[in-house]
Amino acid sequence: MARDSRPMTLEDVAKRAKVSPATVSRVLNKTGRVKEATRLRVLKVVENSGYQPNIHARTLAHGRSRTLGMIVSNLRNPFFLDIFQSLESDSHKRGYEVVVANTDYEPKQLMTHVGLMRGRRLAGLAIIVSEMEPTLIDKLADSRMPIVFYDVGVAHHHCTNIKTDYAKATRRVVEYLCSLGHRRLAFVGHHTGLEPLHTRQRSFLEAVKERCGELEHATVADADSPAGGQSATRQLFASGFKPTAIVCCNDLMALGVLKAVRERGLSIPEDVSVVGCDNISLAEFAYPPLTTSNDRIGHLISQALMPEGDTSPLWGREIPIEPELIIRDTTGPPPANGR
Amino acid sequence: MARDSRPMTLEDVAKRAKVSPATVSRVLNKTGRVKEATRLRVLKVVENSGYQPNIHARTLAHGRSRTLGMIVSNLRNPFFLDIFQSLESDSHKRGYEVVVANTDYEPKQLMTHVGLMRGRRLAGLAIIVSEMEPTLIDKLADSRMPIVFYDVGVAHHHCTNIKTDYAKATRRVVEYLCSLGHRRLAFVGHHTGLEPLHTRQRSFLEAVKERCGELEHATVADADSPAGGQSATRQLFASGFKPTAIVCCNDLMALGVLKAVRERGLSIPEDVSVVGCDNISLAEFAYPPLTTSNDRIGHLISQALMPEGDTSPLWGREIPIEPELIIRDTTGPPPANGR
DNA sequence: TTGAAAGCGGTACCAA
DNA sequence: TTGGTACCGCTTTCAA
Repeated sequence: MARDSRPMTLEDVAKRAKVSPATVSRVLNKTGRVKEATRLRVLKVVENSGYQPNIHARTLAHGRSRTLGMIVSNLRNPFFLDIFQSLESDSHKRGYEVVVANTDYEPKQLMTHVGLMRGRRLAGLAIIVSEMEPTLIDKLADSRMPIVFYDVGVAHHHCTNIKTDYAKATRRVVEYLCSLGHRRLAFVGHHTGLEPLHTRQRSFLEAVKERCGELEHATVADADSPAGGQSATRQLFASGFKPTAIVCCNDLMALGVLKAVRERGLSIPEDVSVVGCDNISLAEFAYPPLTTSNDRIGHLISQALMPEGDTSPLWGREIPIEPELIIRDTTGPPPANGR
Repeated sequence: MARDSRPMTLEDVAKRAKVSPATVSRVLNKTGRVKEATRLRVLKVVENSGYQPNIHARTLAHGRSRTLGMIVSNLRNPFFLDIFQSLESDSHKRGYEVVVANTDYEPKQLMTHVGLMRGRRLAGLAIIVSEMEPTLIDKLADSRMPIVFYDVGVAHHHCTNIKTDYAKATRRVVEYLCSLGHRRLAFVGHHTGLEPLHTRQRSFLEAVKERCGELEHATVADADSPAGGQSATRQLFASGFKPTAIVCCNDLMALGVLKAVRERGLSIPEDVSVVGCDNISLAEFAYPPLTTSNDRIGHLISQALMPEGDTSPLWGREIPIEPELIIRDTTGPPPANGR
C-alpha cells in the first residue's frame, strides 16, 4: 500500500529495510550472498510495500532484457496465433515475456517493427512473416540477439532458419487429389506477390504440370481471411471454371472457401473437395473437418530462442520441416458425372 | 551499418554529427528549436548509422512509456483476439505499442501479469478477464495509469468499467427460443465458478425460471475451446437429456457444440438449435452460420486508454453495453415430434 | 556480508 | 540555437 502516488523504487525499499540498494538488488536477483536475516527483512518490505521493479531501469542497467519479440504477418490467422501461444507459454515457464507485432503483410511495417524491436534490446526475435525487405539484413546485422526466421530464409550466421517444404507438401496434395480421380483443380491464395506465398502457388502449378496436361486448373487470390477465401471462390465460380477440388494456401481461407462452395449449392466433399494448409486447431472443428497438412513450429521457435543448457544449439542452422498430409472429411472422389 | 557489435547510442550519433546529445534528443523528439542545418546533419547521421533509440532508457528518463498493456483470460478465444487486434491497430496509428499477457483464467497468473505490467510503467492497461482477486485493487491503487476493466467491475476512480448486460442478452435468447417453440433447453458454459461466467449461467437459469416450469433444462461446462464445447455436449447427451436448443456461453465453444451435435447424427437447426455469444468474426463462417449476440468493444477500449483531445473522457465511468441478438442459421423451430 | 559509486542511454532544465 | 548536467531506477564492480 504505497502512500504517495509515485511507484516504489528499489531505494525506497532499501531505506525501509535499512540496507543499501545494492543489498536489495542482491536479494531480489539472488546474486551474491546476503545474511539470511537481512534477506528476510528485505523480502518482507518488498512483500508489503507492493514494490515492483522497474523493468526499464533493470534492462538498461543489465544491458539485456528478458523479453522475446515476435513479428508476424497476420495475427488473426490462427496459424500465427498458435505459434505465439506456444512461444508465450514456453517463455513464461522460463521467466521471459513476449511482445508481438503485426505487419499486415506490409514490408514497411515489418521494417518499423524490426526497428522498435531493436530498440527493446530483446533477448531474441522471431520473424514469422511472408513479406521481405532486402535492407532487413543490414538492419539486423549489428544485433547480437538470437533471431529466428520462418519461411523467408535469410542467410546470416546469427539466424536460425525454419523452412517448410511447401513444394513437397503441395505436390503430395495434388497427387492425392489426382489419385482420387480429380481432374479440374483450383488454387486459392493470398498475397501471391510475396515470395513464400508465391512458392505455394508455383508449387501447385508445377505439380499440376507434372501430370502432363492431364489436368485443368485455375488460380485466384484474395485477402488472408475467411472472407477472402469466400470472395476468391466466388470469383472462381464466376469465371465459369468448375473445379472438383480446391487447394487453399492455408486453413483460414479454406474456411471461407467451404462457405462459398456451399452457398453455390454444392456439397463437400461430394461435389467439391477442399484442402487447406497449416493444420490450425480450428481445422478440426470446421464442417466438414478440414483435410490439411500440418506444420506446428511453435516449440521449435522457443527452442531456438531460448536454448536449453543441454540441447544442441539451433544456431545459424537451417531447419527443414516436412509437412504431413492430414486427411479429414473435406476430400473425397469427384462426382461421377462431370457436373 | 554499425561497425562495432554494441548498438549505437544517442551519444555516438551526437559525436558523429558534432553536436551535443541534448541536440540530438531535440531533433529526434521534435522538442525545442534546432537550426535546420544541424537538424539535417543529425538526421543524416541517424539515417545511415541505423541508430535506434533504446526504449528503456527513453522510458526511464521520460517516466512514462508509449506502451499499452492488455491482460486477457484466453487469447485463443477470438473474442479476446478481436479486441487485441483493434487495440493494436488503433494504437499503432497513434505511435503506441501493445503488449498482451494471458492468464488462462488463473487468478494467480492475473496477479503476476499485473505486477509485470506495473513494472513496465505503461501508458494504460486493459484488463479483460473473467477471474478476479480481491487484492488486485490494492495492487493497482497506487498507479496513475488509465485502466479499463471489462466485465469484472472494480470500483475505483481511475478505472473505466465496461460491462455487458448478459442478463438481458441471455433472457432475450431464451425468449427467442421459447417463441420458436423450444421447451427443452441446455446451457453450455466454462469456468462457471468465475463471476462473469457464472452470471451468464445464472441468467440462463433465471430466464428459464421466468417461464414458470414450462421449460426443462440442464447445464454443463468444460474448457473454453471448441474441444471443450464438444466434450460438454457429449456429457449432455450422455446424461439422457435431449435438448432441442443449446445456449452457449460463447461462440468458440459453440463451434465444438455444433460438431458434437452432428456426430450424434442430429442436424442443425432442424433437430437442435444452437446459440453462441460474442459474435466473433468466425461465427459467420461456422456451418451453419452461428446465431449469436454481438458485443464488439475493441475500439471502446482504445478510446478509454488513449482519449482523443476532443472526446469526452471515459474516465471512472461505467460503460454499459447492450448486446444485440444476431440471428443466423443455427436456430429454428424445434422438431415437430418430440424426438 | 554490506555499502558507495559508477554507469546503462536517454530527457529536460538551466545557462551560455 | 546550443551545450552542460542532473537525474530516471537498477546492476555491478570495488572497498570496506
